[in-house]
Amino acid sequence: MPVDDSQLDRAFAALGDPIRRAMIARLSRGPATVNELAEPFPITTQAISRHIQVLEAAGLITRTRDGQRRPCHLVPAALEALTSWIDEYRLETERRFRRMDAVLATIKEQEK
Amino acid sequence: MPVDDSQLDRAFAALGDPIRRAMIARLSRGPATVNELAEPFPITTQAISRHIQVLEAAGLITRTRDGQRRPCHLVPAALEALTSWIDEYRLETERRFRRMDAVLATIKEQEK
DNA sequence: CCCTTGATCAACTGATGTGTTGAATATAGG
DNA sequence: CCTATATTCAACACATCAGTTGATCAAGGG
Repeated sequence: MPVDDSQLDRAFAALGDPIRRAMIARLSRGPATVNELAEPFPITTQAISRHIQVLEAAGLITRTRDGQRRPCHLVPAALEALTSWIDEYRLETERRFRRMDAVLATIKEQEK
Repeated sequence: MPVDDSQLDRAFAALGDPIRRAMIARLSRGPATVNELAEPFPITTQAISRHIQVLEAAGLITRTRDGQRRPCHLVPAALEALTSWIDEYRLETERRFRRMDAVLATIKEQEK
C-alpha cells in the first residue's frame, strides 16, 4: 500500500503539536466530539476545530455525523503507516550497527 | 526512560519535512557529512545545515568531528521513542475495536 | 603561509501555522 | 416557530519556518 509522501508530511507534522497529540491520546479511548476534545484545553473551540481539521487532513482521524455533533474517530491504520516508515530506517540502522560490532569483534580477535 | 514532551514535538515536527525524512533514509545506510547530505537536493548548503540542526535538536541524529567534516549519525533509540508513543495509542484503539466487535457478535448471537 | 574546502552565522524575505474575535450555519428541543 | 447548542467560516495578528545571499571561521594541502 503506497504511502503518499505529502500524507506523511501532514501526519508527522500533525503529531508535532502537543495539543493534537493529546487529542490522539484521548481518541484512543473512544470517539469524541469537538466540545469534548476542547474541554481540557484553555483555547477557543474554533482553534480546536482547526486542530481537528489538521488531523483529518493528515488521515489520522475520520468524522461521522450524530445530529449536530461531529464525532471524531482515530484511524489506527494511519498510525501504523507512520511506525512502518520509522521502523524501516531504525531497523536498517540497527542491522548496520550489529554488522559493525561484528567487524570490530573480528579485528579484536585477530589482534590477540 | 521519560520522553520529554517538547522532544516529541521537535522529533515529529522534524519528520514532517520530506527533505529531512530523505536525510533520515540516507543516514540509515551510514554516516554522512553536510555536503553528502546536501548533494541530492536543489537547495543551498546553508539550508541543509539548518535542516541538520533541526534533526539534531530533535535528538534524531548526533554529530561527530572528522577534521573539518561534521558527520551525522542516526540515533535509532530516538526513532524507537516515536514508534513507542504511536503504538501505545494505536494498540489501545485496536483493542477497543476488537472489544466492540465482540459485543456486536454477542448481540447478533442473541438475536437468533 | 596562502588558498581551498567544509561548515556555520547573520540578516532578510515570503509562506505557513496558531491563536484570536465576530459572524454564520445547522440541528435540537421546548 | 424560536432559541439554544454544536460547529464552522472569515478576517486578522503574531510567531515560526524554510529558503536566499553574503560574510565568517576553522581545518587541510600545496
